[in-house]
Amino acid sequence: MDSTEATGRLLEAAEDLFYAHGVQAVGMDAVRERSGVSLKRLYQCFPAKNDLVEAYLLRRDERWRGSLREFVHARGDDPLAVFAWLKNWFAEPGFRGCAFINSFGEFGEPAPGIAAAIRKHKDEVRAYLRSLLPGRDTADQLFALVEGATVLAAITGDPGEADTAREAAKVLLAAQG
Amino acid sequence: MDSTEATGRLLEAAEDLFYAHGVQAVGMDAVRERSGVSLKRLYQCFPAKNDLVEAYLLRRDERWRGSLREFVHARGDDPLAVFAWLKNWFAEPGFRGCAFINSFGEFGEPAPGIAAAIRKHKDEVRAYLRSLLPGRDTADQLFALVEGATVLAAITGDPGEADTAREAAKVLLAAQG
DNA sequence: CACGGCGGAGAACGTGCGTTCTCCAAGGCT
DNA sequence: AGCCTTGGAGAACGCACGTTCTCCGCCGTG
Repeated sequence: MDSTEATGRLLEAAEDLFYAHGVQAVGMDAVRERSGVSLKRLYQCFPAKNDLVEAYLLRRDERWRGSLREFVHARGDDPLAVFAWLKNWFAEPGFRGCAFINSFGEFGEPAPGIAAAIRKHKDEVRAYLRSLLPGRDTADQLFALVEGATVLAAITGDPGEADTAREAAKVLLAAQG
Repeated sequence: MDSTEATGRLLEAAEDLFYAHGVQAVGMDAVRERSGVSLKRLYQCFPAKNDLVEAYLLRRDERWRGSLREFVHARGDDPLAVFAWLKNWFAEPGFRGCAFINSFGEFGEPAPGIAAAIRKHKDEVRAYLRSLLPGRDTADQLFALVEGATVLAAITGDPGEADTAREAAKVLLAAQG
């Protein structure tokens, strides 16, 4: 197993474990066990846990936004499709809310790289929503709905929060034109 | 110092520290130091850290909702006043987002009491918003906006997220009547 | 075959922290 | 005064975990 494959397996394991149980609750040994990569190589690829966490967040950002973009694009870039995607996500087994919001809660004073990854994700999502809509204000309003629905679905466990947000988005879009 | 005063001082210290730095980042020794209560009595009042965390959340829920209710009531129970209150909150020094959302992120699989306290808070806030509005659906939509604005203000540090949510709320209220 | 290094497995180390224990001073009661 | 209880200060314990170290088998090369 070469170093790039090890990195891939580590990121895979890290994403599964960190998202499911939280970053702090998962030890490096659990990542090693799940990935099948030795501890020595783990620390060659990621000199410290913070580096692994940062890479996990960056990778999850890419995949998460890629999945959303693809789904919405297949529906003619209809902004309302965002909420259909959300509902699917909320209903997935193992859904535990937004990894970035959760990480923000975990790290009171996060390492700079982690804080930057969290902000980057939210900035990119906001920019994506703006790209879907003519009006910047409406996009930002939908963004707040997306975040709110995600948080509430995570806490209550009810995927229906996506529908509530979708109805609100429909009204906002109609009002804006 | 009797036991009830000790409990009060402990809760005060716990709220300051837990909210500012996160629960996991604050040791029981820090709570002891800040409260001026001995470790022995601390463990008499709260047999384990989880009990203190749970009490902290329950107390914060009461105070937070009390502050919001009072502010909004003084403005004729206008639902839009909720967003004015939010903006003040976001602009407070030391604002770090919603304590309950942060705690949800910190505890992957929270102790039952902590999970219950988090859900209770969100349920109570939702019920409060419903009490302000004739339409249950509109109230739930505003709730999503409130949560989204809070999360985004915490991550970006921009209190202006409250204004974005307020504009959306205005549209939703006008559409509903 | 001897040898040198690469990599894996897992022990070991240091630290932080939740929780408990030890010791001692102060104060009320007889 | 003598004694017993209460409570405080802080040491001590146990454990978890991030990180590093040790040992050893495996491989290619002379």
